[in-house]
Amino acid sequence: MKRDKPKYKQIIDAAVIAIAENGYHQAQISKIAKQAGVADGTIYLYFKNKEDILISVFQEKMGVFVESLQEIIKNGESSTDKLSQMIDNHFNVLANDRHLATVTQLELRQSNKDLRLKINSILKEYLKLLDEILIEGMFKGEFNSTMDVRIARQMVFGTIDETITSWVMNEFRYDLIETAPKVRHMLLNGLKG
Amino acid sequence: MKRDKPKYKQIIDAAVIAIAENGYHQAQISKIAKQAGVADGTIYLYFKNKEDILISVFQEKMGVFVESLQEIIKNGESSTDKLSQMIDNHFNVLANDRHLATVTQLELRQSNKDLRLKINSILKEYLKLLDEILIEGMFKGEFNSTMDVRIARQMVFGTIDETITSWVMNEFRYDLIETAPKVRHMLLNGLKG
Amino acid sequence: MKRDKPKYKQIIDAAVIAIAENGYHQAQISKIAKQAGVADGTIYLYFKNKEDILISVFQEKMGVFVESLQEIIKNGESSTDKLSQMIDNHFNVLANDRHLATVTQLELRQSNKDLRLKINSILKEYLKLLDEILIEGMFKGEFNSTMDVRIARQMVFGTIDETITSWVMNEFRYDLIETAPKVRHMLLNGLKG
Amino acid sequence: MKRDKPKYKQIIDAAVIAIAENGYHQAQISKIAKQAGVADGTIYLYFKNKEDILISVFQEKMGVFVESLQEIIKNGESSTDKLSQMIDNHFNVLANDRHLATVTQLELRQSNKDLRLKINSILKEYLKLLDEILIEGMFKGEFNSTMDVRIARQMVFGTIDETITSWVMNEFRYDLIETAPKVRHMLLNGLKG
DNA sequence: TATGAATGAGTTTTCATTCAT
DNA sequence: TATGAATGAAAACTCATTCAT
Repeated sequence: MKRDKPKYKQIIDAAVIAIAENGYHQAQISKIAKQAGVADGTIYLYFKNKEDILISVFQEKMGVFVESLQEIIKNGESSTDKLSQMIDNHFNVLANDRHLATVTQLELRQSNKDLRLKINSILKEYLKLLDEILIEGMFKGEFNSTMDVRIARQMVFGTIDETITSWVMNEFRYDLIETAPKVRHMLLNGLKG
Repeated sequence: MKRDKPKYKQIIDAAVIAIAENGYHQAQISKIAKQAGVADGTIYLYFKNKEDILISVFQEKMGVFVESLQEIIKNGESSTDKLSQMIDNHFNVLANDRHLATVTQLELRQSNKDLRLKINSILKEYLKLLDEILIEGMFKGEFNSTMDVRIARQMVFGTIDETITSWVMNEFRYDLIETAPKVRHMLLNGLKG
Repeated sequence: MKRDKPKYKQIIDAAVIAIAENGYHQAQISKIAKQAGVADGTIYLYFKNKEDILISVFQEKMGVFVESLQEIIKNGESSTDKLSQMIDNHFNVLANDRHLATVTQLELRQSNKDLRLKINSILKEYLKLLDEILIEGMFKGEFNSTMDVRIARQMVFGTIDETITSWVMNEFRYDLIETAPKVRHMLLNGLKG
Repeated sequence: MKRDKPKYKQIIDAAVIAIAENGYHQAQISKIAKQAGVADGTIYLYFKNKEDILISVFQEKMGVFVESLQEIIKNGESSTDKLSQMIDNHFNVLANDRHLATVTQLELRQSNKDLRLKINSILKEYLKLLDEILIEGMFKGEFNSTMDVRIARQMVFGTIDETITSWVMNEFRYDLIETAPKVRHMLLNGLKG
């Protein structure tokens, strides 16, 4: 399996750095290869084309979020607790990897519609887990049982996304982690009403 | 003033259509010129370069939102009412112009970081008005007076943005306007808590 | 019409020279453009892509053969006379343009199967005229009236083609024109038998 | 001697199949190696480079023609008989190996001028035997004793070559063997005149 | 002998912008 | 003002060949 070989991850990580430092359109294959310490052609032994690298970046990194969230769902106490943990986790991961935050919040969005649709379908898995939490909470009476789940999900994800994007656009000038409890508090109010 | 001449608006509108129909990267100057019914070179009598067109598109169209919002602030009764009207207005305008919705929610985000930063600074005016409503509401006791305004703003804007983007990505398959009251309800709960 | 503009023919002629002097695979667009005295991009205002240039080269140049042959058919006396003139004309044109001879006999045959099929369909027009002469001659009793036209055509064309290709491969070391009467004589014998 | 080892012929045969099935430019070393059941690197233990494989393909396969022709010359009765047998043999071999026919008549001609010159020098041995037959025939009075041998040879070979190439280009749609007697008849007429 | 992972040179095409008319 | 022909820079990808094992 290609994705188990060391060079696979090596190239993925190089891509994140190259994109974060040079911008999406300036992250040429040659720059990614140089950053990874391999020849240009080597990239194509592990990835079909440039788009394949970008999708894989998203897939690999998103995988971390999905796995954490599955863990949280398994071990969390109440729905409220699970949602809180999810928010905290999302903030924590990106607060601790600014390269990755730049890539997911800013750079990867410059990709064309086609690539963005693929990225979105990867995102869906994460959002489905979020839906699970919301539905469970409605059922248990922790959240407003009459709310529209899709809109609730869009509020939760939209708020998290906008918060983090602003932080990146403001060049990490403030402490992202500190804002997490406030975001959590506000969202939970929205869901409970 | 260039922007009062008929061809200025003509080119702006042509750009929105060209981008919506062809996608950001396939909306070449020649296509915009053709759509506008002018020669390629003529574009450069009204705009410095391609980026200038895109910024102007955003500026002109955003202007409509800002003006409506100023009107709403002037005439709205309570802060709650103003916020509700703002949300409804935002949804209404884009629900009624799918070309514009496609361009602002999907296509223009493919622009490079530089352009997106400029677009963001245009957006600031709109967000400042939103902040006004929020602060007034906190002061009047309609919203939670201890909340962090920045985060509140990010929740309101992030939720609206995510909601509309999803609608565009789902190819307008459902009625956007119908979701407005639910979004409004949920956000107000978040702000009141 | 693009092919009436001076630059169209200018580029075609530049392509013949560039290919003859550098070889098919070494005749890059940049070399053709330089030879034509235009910018690389200008090529694409007149031709869809590189293959389009090569097809057009063949089409334009083959056109000369077809026109001459039509003239010969119109004015020639007997079928024997027409065939003789056709052979002489074919030899004369290429003997007087060694660049062209190199391109048609050697270089253009390096093109891929796809391009060669297109070239062949252009050639068909010429071969159809040759068939006309042969059929007329069979009818009039000048040629063997029981022969297989396809094979007769293949003999005539195959012999001419092989003769000229050998001359090119031998780097024009002997006088091609001098061989024409001998070729003519031998072919007519074959057809008469 | 390398060419006596089993893998040598194995690779040659694999090359013919790979080229016939994929086309000249799509027959990469890796495909030939795969077809031969060896690793890419192994190819280079038997051949200097890719060109060397192609030359060897032609050499080995042409060898069959040369040997048959030598046999024919040794055992044939008259010159006319020898020439007839040569034509029949040439048609028979290729009619019975369509892969080989595709490779020699179409694909190998896409090679660059350099390689084609080398291929031509291999062909010379075959053409020299053909010359022998022609000269003997002229001497014996079976063929026109005043004809130019080079042109006669070019007629014979050009006709055969064109006939077979057309058959391949027409995707083997008709029976090649059936045309042999007609070709033979027509050529002999040409030579006798 | 045999392997196959790694290398890196090389070219077509697009399109924003200019400028002579 | 308006035109549109001409410009030329810039980047992804392929594949023959090598060499450590």
